Amino acid sequence: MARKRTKPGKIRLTEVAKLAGVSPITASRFFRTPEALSINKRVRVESAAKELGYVPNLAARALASQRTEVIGVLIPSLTNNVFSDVLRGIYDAVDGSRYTIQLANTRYSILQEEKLLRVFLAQKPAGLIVTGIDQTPESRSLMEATDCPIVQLMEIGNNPVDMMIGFSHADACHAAISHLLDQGCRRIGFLGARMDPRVQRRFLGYQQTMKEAGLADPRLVVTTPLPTSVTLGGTLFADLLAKAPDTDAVFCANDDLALGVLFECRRRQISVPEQMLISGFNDLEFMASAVPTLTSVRTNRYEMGRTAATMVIDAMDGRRPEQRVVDLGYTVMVRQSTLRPGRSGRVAVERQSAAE
Amino acid sequence: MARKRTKPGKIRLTEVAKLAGVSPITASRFFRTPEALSINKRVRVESAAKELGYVPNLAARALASQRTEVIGVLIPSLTNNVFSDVLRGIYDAVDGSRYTIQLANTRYSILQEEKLLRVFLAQKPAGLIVTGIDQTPESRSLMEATDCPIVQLMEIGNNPVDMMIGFSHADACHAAISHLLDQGCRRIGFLGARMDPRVQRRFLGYQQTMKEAGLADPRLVVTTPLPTSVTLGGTLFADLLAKAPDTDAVFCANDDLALGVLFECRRRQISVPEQMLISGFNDLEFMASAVPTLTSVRTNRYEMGRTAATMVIDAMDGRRPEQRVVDLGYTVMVRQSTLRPGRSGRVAVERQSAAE
DNA sequence: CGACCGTTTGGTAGCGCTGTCAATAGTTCT
DNA sequence: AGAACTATTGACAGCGCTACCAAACGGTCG
Repeated sequence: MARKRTKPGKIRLTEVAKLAGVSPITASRFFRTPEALSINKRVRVESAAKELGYVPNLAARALASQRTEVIGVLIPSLTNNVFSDVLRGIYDAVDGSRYTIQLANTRYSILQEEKLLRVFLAQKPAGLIVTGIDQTPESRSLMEATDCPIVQLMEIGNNPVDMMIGFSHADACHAAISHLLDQGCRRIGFLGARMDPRVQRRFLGYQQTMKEAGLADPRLVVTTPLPTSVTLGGTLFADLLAKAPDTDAVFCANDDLALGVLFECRRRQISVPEQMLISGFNDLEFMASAVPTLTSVRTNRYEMGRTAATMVIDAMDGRRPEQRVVDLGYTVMVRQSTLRPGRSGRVAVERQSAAE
Repeated sequence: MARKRTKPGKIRLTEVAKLAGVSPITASRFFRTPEALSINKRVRVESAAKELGYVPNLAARALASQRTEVIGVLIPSLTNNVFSDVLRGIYDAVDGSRYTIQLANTRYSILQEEKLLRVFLAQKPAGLIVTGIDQTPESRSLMEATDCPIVQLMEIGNNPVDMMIGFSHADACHAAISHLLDQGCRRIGFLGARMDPRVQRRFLGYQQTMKEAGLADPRLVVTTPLPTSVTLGGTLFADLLAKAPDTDAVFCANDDLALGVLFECRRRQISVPEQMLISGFNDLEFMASAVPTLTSVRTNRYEMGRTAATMVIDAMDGRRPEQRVVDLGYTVMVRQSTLRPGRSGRVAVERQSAAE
């Protein structure tokens, strides 16, 4: 006796096909390769589907076709503004396409990342977006063994697993420090929190620039593995002043820290930029609004997410990009906080772009 | 002739069962209701699965069982800090469980929300988390017709679709305004951006409190449908001062606006709190770090997300909560920006909790 | 006019797993 | 000891869709 597992009211592809007067497989094709149908049938299936309010069963599709339409996204943090901008770009790009995002949070742990990667790959994602270039060797092998398109995000480097989009953190930081040097600063401090790979590369950019200028001094560097915050910016700055009271400028590895430094200066009656220059990194919205306005390095986060998702989707549809590594560049947004009064400051924006 | 669609190396449940010396269905049960197996078989299946590196095929499971292990989450914004905190709570709660998050962004549109809801429901999610209580009537019907657990987030009200967790925005705002009145303020401005339902309820709380005090004045209210930003806070504050130059305090519907007001005060040499009191809403991290420190209303966003996800998971596992509506309350964090010098300010935190 | 070829359509047989129900083994009770 | 249960296990038949192959169709060309 036939079991009744199927609810009678349920609309399956068969029902649509019946109403349209075609075979189920033809109806199926309408949803995947409509251009393969004659106009006649195409219209018939379309109206039948609409009339019945048909919605494809994704699980059945995935099972039958042995693939999903899911793009896995691995990011280190859900809270950090940087990633929420990237995410927004990704979701915007995917919106309207037939693909779906599966998001997971690595919490800045490459072991956690590897674990999540295994989970994702087991479900045969259509594509993958991962953050950074510092995966575990196992993660790397897993990704290389996979045939779905993969984009590495936030950085650039010379051996992408597949595709890559980002910018050089070291170069961006170099540009910011050079600007401070141009302003006549000699004792430029570095403040960094969390010290994830990207912050570390910014630090390398700082260190190299200072070394080249003959100004490197370990007392000028204050970092912590703690997650970033505005409050922490104030604390780190206090530490910096304790170690190097003659500091004349601070480069903060992100904008939260910079805001914290600004507040701490105010608390200590240190005038900015007269006595202390401040630069941040990322150019969050508030930097342009602070008093004084705060210099920062603008990165194209939304664009990065959007382009990454577009690259993945294009690759899945067989349109491989001409260049596998996309450098989105950065822009040093020079503002009041790093313009020494009396100096001939280039108030204009200093642009550093992909092509260099 | 049998077609070869299955790759030879692939590990299916059948392979695991064979190695363990049990039937496939028994192996299947191991992954769903291990307690139903005898210790003997449980161990055999477990080691067989591990040896083969078996990973269940979720699509097949979903198709066969007619349900998924996906929790759909609908939030209005990916950028807003408020939601990233909530999201983090949700992801943390789901982490380790067998459930998966499917996230979608309504962009503050209830029509978009309805559309996404249809997509989600068509895939038979195990549970649903939606933002707010202002769905379209169609959305409401769709949700009521569904039998999966649903949590409405960010607000409380008296007719939940299913479950609800949040706090009263009007009450929270009332508490903040009352505090300003206590400080002797009479011309308290209201600044609001985006004006989504939650901000509107905060506005109602403001309006009612002012009316009760006999201090309501439309000139004290400046709102805009534009998305919020620090810069916008400055702009709205400028508008407010133009309309009501005698304003002695500002309540900002969120903290970004409050920070913008602080900067604008600095720009205009208005001293805080001597000449102007400022209160924000949400209590983002930077509020406690600003100079002067800024008063705000703390809401338990992370907890909200975490508890919402836990409630959904518990309900799916058959553990319905004793109370369907959970009020997480709020706390007015009184700081320097709203303490009139010379006034006997209650510097301590004023707590308003669920039980009231 | 029939061979030939590209386009469109349909039939068949699963994809890998689980719901349902029946069967078997193991206990307890009268 | 046999009945009456309960705890385990297994057989079977799909879930709704699509890959693969074959057939039908329509037109071209020598």
